[in-house]
Amino acid sequence: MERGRDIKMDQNNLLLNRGVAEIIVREELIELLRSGRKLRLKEGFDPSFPDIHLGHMVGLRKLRQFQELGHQVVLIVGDWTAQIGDPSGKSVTRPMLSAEQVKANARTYMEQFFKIVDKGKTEVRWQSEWFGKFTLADVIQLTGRFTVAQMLSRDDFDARFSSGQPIAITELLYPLLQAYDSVMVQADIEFGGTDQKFNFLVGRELQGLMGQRPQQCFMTPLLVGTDGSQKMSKSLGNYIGVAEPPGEIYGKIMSVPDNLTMQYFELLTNVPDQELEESRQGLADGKVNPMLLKKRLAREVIAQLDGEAAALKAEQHFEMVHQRREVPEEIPEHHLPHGVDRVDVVSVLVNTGLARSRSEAVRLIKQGAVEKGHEKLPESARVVQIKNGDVFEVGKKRRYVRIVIDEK
RNA sequence: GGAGAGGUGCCGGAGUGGUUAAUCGGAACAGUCUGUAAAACUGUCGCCUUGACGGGCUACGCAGGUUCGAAUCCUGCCCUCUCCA
Repeated sequence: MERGRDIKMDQNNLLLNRGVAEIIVREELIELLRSGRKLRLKEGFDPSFPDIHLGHMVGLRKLRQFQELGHQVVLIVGDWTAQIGDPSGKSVTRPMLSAEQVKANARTYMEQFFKIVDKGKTEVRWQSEWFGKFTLADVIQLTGRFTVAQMLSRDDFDARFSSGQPIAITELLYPLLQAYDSVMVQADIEFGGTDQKFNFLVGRELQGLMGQRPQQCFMTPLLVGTDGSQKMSKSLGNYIGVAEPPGEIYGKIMSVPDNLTMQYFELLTNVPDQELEESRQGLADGKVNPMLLKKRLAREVIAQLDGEAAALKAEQHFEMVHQRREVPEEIPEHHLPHGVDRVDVVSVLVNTGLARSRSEAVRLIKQGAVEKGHEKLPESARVVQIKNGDVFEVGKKRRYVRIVIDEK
């Protein structure tokens, strides 16, 4: 009995404290969880941007954790708003998409989404189900429930309003639409990043006005990107996508700045708090090699996305190529005609794609980045002796090509 | 309808007649170092060509023009943004 309670407390800590930025209203949420009812967890997504990266993973893992307690995810595809986009066409963040694009993007998104979230416990709803038959009267009725002052309570709007920056009327509408989604699916909890707070609160408000129990707002923190300073996002190019090949993810995690390691552990893995504390301590007094920690981090992340086997394979590849500097078995081959015994390195690099242009190839050689069989080529090297099976190696990222001289 | 600002290399952003392939920052790439593809430090960062020095070509929204010479001046066009009404 005692033991049972401990497990429960651990679970609650993982669920409600770790990887959580803010919960509104915390007490109500705990109450809901205690009720034993199967809760409806709303997560919306904009099919304009179908790619999921580790930053999104923080929130999706949270959904997964709730699912494991038996709750139901309701994924809302924002197909209707995506097809409207920003009618003025001025906002890059709201492009107007065709029905086909939306469908294709939604498919891509879900493929990635279900790498983390349990598909069996997810209900997918398309926004156009209800907005498709909305009339102007419906819109007016909906907007009639809110005031401009309410809208201006959002920091973003307020700042722009008081500094004279334009705010499109449509922008004021989006929170209302999102709130209406909550009503239509009878959400108990809505999940998202902290930037969604205002919209979530509007959802609460609207549900209350329409006779529903107001949803809880569950906000997850933003993950810092691979640059170590800004939030992870595709447009900043500092992201690691969940759909990338495991080997790629492994490498990218290894090259994340050391000081991000523990934060990633906390937000992207289930490694218990106590172990994390020990690792932190170890890092602080130099007893733990950060490289080893990152290797574990990479394994833990990939295991969630692609399974243990893929994680191990990625690790082996990394150890072989980067740590032991061995030539991997499967590398591209470059065929040369029979009888050739010398070759122009620049041409080889360009023809095999190891350099994008001749200038770049020359640069690489000058910088000492090109090796033939672990022997660095001198910077003036152009034409070199070659025999069947020789391997060229370029750069610290270790790209290879094997020369194969054809039989007669 | 009126007024103004601006469009530069992957991104941000200097540069207002020559010595500018274009300061600087970021990204990226490479080298050194290393316990990692971390950090730090150094370097490279349009294309082609030369053993090398160098040479050639293309480039600052688009099209013309002025000039020995233009990203920089003029004309027209396209586009973006802001303010006033």
